[in-house]
Amino acid sequence: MSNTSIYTEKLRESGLRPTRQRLKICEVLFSPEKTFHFTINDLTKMIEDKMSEKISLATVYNTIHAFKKKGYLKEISINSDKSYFDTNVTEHHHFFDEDTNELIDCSNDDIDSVNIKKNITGKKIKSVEVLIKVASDNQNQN
Amino acid sequence: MSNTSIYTEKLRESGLRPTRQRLKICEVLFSPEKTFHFTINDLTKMIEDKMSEKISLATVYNTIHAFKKKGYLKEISINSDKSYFDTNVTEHHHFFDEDTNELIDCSNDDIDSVNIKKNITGKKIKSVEVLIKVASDNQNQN
DNA sequence: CAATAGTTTAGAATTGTTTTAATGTAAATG
DNA sequence: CATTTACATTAAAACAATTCTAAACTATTG
Ligand SMILES: [Mn+2]
Ligand SMILES: [Mn+2]
Ligand SMILES: [Zn+2]
Ligand SMILES: [Zn+2]
Repeated sequence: MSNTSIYTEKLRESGLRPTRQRLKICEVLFSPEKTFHFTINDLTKMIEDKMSEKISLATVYNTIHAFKKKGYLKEISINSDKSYFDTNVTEHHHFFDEDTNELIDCSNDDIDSVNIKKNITGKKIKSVEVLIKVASDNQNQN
Repeated sequence: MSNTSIYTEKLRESGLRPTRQRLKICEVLFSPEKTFHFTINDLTKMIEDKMSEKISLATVYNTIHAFKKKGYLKEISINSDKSYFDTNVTEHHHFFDEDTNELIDCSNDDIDSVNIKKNITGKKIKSVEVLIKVASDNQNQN
């Protein structure tokens, strides 16, 4: 059950020492078999509720940013209210459920690969991601 | 040059009376031949600089939200710092230039239409939009 | 002309995020 | 091991975008 050495390695790679608080963050982020999406608030709640570890917001932000910079996390922008992060760091597409505000990975089998015919001159394509907004059938979509 | 009746109509359709301030907003948004992308800050500056009309931020926000709700404007989320709005309300794709932070419409000729093979059960697809992040060739992309 | 409904505004409040500065802890040095 | 130095945690302050409030203003209606 203890992946501590893996977490320690990830922290070191991100330029951070493996402290108690940071290892708790790693446990929440990297121990589930499935990848998931979260907000900073979600994550802080998980650490304080499930792990009964008091943690400062500043520490959460610092650690998440270091992981993002290193590529262990991705940031997804859906709306301007708050930032969503993704433990699935591969290039992939998303469904966004407007009823529940839920972000769901779109398997590569569910979508044909996107073909860009013309790019901006002098620029290199860094990523191509599709966002599919969905809602229940009978719903006004403002 | 005066499209005032068109603006008045748009405002009425959005549930707003055509006041001086709101007509200035319309002039900036809907008189250019080309559609464009803007932030609330951009828009406020344009109104105060180019139109020499003092306007309250609250009025700008209110009016923009009413237009968005009615479908006369679209909101585009690129990052969580601030909201971008788009006077092009058709479903379309974007290039985002990470060097300049510029948002550029992707013509439908430049991209093959995206084919979703499997959708979330019980949900209807409201929009499918592609975001292509680009940057100059020699550039670190954290 | 009232009375009423809607509008503008400055500023306050709120929210998500970042920064600060003090205190705490671990690693390195000798 | 004692000391020094580097890094970490934290609460609270600062900040920036956005929303809300409440008072003054304007237009519309009866
Ligand atoms: Mn929003
Ligand atoms: Mn913000
Ligand atoms: Zn994802
Ligand atoms: Zn656009």
